[in-house]
Amino acid sequence: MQNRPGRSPRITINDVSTAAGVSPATVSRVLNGTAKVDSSLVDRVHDAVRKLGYRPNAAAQGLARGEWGTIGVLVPDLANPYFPDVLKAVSSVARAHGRRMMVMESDEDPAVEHDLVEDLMRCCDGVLLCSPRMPRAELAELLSREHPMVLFNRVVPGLTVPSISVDFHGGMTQVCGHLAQLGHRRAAYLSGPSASWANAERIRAFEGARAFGLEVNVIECGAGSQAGYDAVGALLESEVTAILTYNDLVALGALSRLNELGVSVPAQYSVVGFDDISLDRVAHSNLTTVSVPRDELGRRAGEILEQLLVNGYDADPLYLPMALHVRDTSGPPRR
Amino acid sequence: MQNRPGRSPRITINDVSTAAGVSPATVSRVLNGTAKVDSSLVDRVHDAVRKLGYRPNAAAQGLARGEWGTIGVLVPDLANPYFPDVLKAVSSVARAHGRRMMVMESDEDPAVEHDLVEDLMRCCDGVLLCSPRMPRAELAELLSREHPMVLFNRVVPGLTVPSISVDFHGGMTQVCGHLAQLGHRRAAYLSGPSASWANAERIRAFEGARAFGLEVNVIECGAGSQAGYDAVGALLESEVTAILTYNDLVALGALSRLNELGVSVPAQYSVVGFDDISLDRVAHSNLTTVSVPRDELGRRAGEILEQLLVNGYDADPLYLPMALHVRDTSGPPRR
DNA sequence: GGCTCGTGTGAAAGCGGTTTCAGAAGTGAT
DNA sequence: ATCACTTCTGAAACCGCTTTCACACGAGCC
Repeated sequence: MQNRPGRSPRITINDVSTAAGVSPATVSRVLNGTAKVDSSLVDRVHDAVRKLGYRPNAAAQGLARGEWGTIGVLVPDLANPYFPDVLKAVSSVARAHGRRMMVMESDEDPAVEHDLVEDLMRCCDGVLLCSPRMPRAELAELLSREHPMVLFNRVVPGLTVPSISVDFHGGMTQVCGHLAQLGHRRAAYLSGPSASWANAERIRAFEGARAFGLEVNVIECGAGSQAGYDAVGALLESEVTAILTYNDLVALGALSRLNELGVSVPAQYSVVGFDDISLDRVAHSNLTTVSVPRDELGRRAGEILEQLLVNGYDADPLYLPMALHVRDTSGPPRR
Repeated sequence: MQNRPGRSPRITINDVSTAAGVSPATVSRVLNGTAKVDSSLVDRVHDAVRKLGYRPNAAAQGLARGEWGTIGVLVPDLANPYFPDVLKAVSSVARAHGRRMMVMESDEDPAVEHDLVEDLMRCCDGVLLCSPRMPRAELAELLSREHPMVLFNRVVPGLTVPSISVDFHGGMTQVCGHLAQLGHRRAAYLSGPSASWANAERIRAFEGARAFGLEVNVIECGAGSQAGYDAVGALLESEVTAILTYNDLVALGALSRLNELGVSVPAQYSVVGFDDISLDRVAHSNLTTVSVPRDELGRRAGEILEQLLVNGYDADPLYLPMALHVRDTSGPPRR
């Protein structure tokens, strides 16, 4: 942008204004349509703009307008198949409102998360914080900055902040209901990251499941297919008849291991995924699972943020429902 | 950022300077370490910064420095599993050099692509253009803007622009060699989008494959697993013994259909993927395929862009090699 | 024909930083 | 004690755009 050596000098609004024989103010008015301008001048400005190939400098605009025209999104892991769909929707909403999308990734590290958010606040009108890992106190501190911010997949009791989440609790409740109805009485849950709110929400559903007559014991596992693969062996000595999982990846890993061990599904064990990461369209695994409306989630999140920027937004945390998909990996318990 | 109603006023460098009893210039010097400042002043500045919670305004810095501290990435489709890994690597490199990453998505639409690039050029130091779909002339026009830009997965003969791609031609050549060596003589290729450079590169390999004694006929198909599923039926009447694909998704779709039809793989047909979208870790499909080094690709792309921004970069298009992974879906041809 | 009023335009003051430039101290040599 | 030279600091210009404010001009009215 600066006249770096060998680079053509930037064309500014002043170049345009002299070329068109008008003041910079008029150029600005024409380009932004903020005031009526004589049509002959309008033409001259447009001609000059075209001839010079002028593009307004976004930083200068941001500075003068007090708005960046940008929203920031922080995700824990870009490579997590969960987020692209969300980002896609958020980006699309943002663009519909004339804003760009800045993306940062914390690499699941709560420590860097804080810095990244601060950085985003320096260059974005609003921030969408996806599944933040940081401790509640830090989060509260960031929220106190009065910078527009929306929380995604984390609800912090006591903090009033716009937030949108998936009703993981409801989703897991559906899973439990489905299994209970099939006749299962004892199940195991291959648990995800223990610090995670999303995991806690799933586990919370098991209390209610007792009412269905289903007892679920929680087993430390992890979030990837390898974790599922590794965890499943230990279960086979127990008397559980169904395996619940933190997400589809874990379930696929578990299925793969069961398959290797010659254990048939769902005859001997039912396996149910949790659709953080829908892969059925490619994996053709026909996994029974519950699905997250990822695009709607992203869209709504984007809209809430936009509304927050324009009018202010003040509503209770929004929970989007999950949908149960019964396919081939769940069935009645073995005798 | 502006004093919007109900929002706390922004803290500027002037607030800090008065609080610390120094000039704004000194605050700037302390914060950027651009000049030596008396240590007592340094402390006072830091205290004031901390007490006030000051954060420099990125737009103002960008304007004054003539650099945004941001790179832009344009991808055709965020939800395409190809890109998250790339974005992840690019973002990581960018951050290592103190830059943020702005992401835009063209939704595979060449028309909007042009506008988005222009927008990116207005707010980013450099732009990484992933698999641009736009016609050559438009691309040339954008490149003539002398704005730092790197091309990803598209090589435009005659245009000198830093670019990095995957050696699709070499990858497909490996596939052909592998099949020829197994004894295959006739194969079909389920072709991807016909306008795509990446697809053309794959097809180009089939000429060389004749030298191995392998004849490949190209069949219009598409890029998704559904396309593969749909396309495979028509092949079974032909005398081909191997099915090559545009990508793994197509291959998985084809496998799924073959499985339904009771056709055994690789006994009756060999199926080979093309690893745009590695899913083996989750799908456990054991597909023979060639892999793209996505993270290295992203990393190198980021580094090239960075180098371009700092020193200028002038090198021939870089092609990263693919690697053949022989697994369970390829074998000798049926008799 | 003079006066008010409404309209379109330009000059200039920001927006919040960085950087140049010149001046004030402080240092060492003569 | 004076002078030349560094070093550090602050004032002010500047980055490129928006927006306020004041002014000039023409229309409409009495």
